[in-house]
Amino acid sequence: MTTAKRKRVPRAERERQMIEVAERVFTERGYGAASMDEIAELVGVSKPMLYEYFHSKEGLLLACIRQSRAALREATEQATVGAVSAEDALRRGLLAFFVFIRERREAWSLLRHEMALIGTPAADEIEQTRRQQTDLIVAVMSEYFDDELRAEASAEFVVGACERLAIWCERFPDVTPEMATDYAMDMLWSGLSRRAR
Amino acid sequence: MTTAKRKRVPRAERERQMIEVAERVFTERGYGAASMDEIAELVGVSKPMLYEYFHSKEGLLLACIRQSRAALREATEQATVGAVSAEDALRRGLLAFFVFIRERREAWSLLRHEMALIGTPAADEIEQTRRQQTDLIVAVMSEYFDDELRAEASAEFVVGACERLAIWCERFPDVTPEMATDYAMDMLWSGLSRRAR
DNA sequence: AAGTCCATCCTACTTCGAGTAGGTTACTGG
DNA sequence: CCAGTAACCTACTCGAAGTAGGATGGACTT
Repeated sequence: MTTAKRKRVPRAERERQMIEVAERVFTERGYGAASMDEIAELVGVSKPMLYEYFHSKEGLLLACIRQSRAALREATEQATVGAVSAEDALRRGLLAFFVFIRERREAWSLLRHEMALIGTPAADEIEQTRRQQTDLIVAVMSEYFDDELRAEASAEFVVGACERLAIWCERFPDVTPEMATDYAMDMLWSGLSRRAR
Repeated sequence: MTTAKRKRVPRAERERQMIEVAERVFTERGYGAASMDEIAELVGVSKPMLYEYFHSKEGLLLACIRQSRAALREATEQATVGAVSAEDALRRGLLAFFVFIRERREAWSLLRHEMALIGTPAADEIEQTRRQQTDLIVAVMSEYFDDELRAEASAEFVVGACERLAIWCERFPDVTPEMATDYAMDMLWSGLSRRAR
């Protein structure tokens, strides 16, 4: 698969291989059921190497999550570059998000696992990676809010809402990213007042 | 503590004791770091009893989660009984939710752990317990939506948004349940359009 | 009052996986 | 060709999930 014979490989590349395999295994088996032995074997390396490079199972998951978050952030940020207004930026960002979770299944599945680290030493790190996402939204939201605290709260609100909506979408393959964006944008922009009888 | 000497106790009550202790231990240590041995010891019983009654560690967590979800559902449902409109019901439900997570720390902390079961056989059960929450919201939302799918999506949207907002609130003890409700209700009801320049 | 039956409960394992100690070999630069 | 180091390994320990198989309190019968 990888290369024919077990050869020596520089650290940077091994790390990439390890993360790639780990991402797959964590996604397939779930964090708890995944074993470091299995990951090591699939990489074609012995277990202590994993510990050498990531010091713990949590550390390995964290590395995977970091990468996936970075990819997500990259995708959503790129999407907003040509936006003509805050509303437009929001819509584009949402669409990019829903496209991402549809196309990059493993990455998204991994991000859903981050809650498995609650209560562990890695929890702070996780919050840090989430910040990447909320900061992006805060930047857009501050267009609408003078109150700093309220802007932050609203950003969390949006992120949580969309994550949950994304999970819901997985049960309905017919719901396109465009539809999801529409649902979300309609709620965020117009609110419920417009629908009141 | 419980009663002086290790006496025989009927199953129903033992289960209650076990869940009570487990809730505390899972919350304090986190799911992964909690040990069945420790829980058994704190209950004052041997480990096989836990397995007799809950068959696995996951099963025990699931039982705890079910109970906490039931309490949350009860609290939010009760809150909406005297509502004069859907808008009012929504606001009351939100307030009850934010009060709940402030007052019943362990229960809420436990619910945050449910993601730890993603990818395990218990995942379906978990989705089931979430339904209790979303169904309640769907009932309120259907006031606003003709489209059934959209109503469900919006309910998920609301639940996700509020859960995330609740997690955020934990970092700011000064943010009262009333403020959180206001933040959420403002977004949900008025939307962002009202704030556009 | 003694015997039967079962729900409650226990001790003493097995198994499996996270994490580690300590050594070995390939490549790299002089 | 000889360091020296970066990549790598075998062979463990240790702790926690889960189990086998048996013991015992006590309720109910006769």
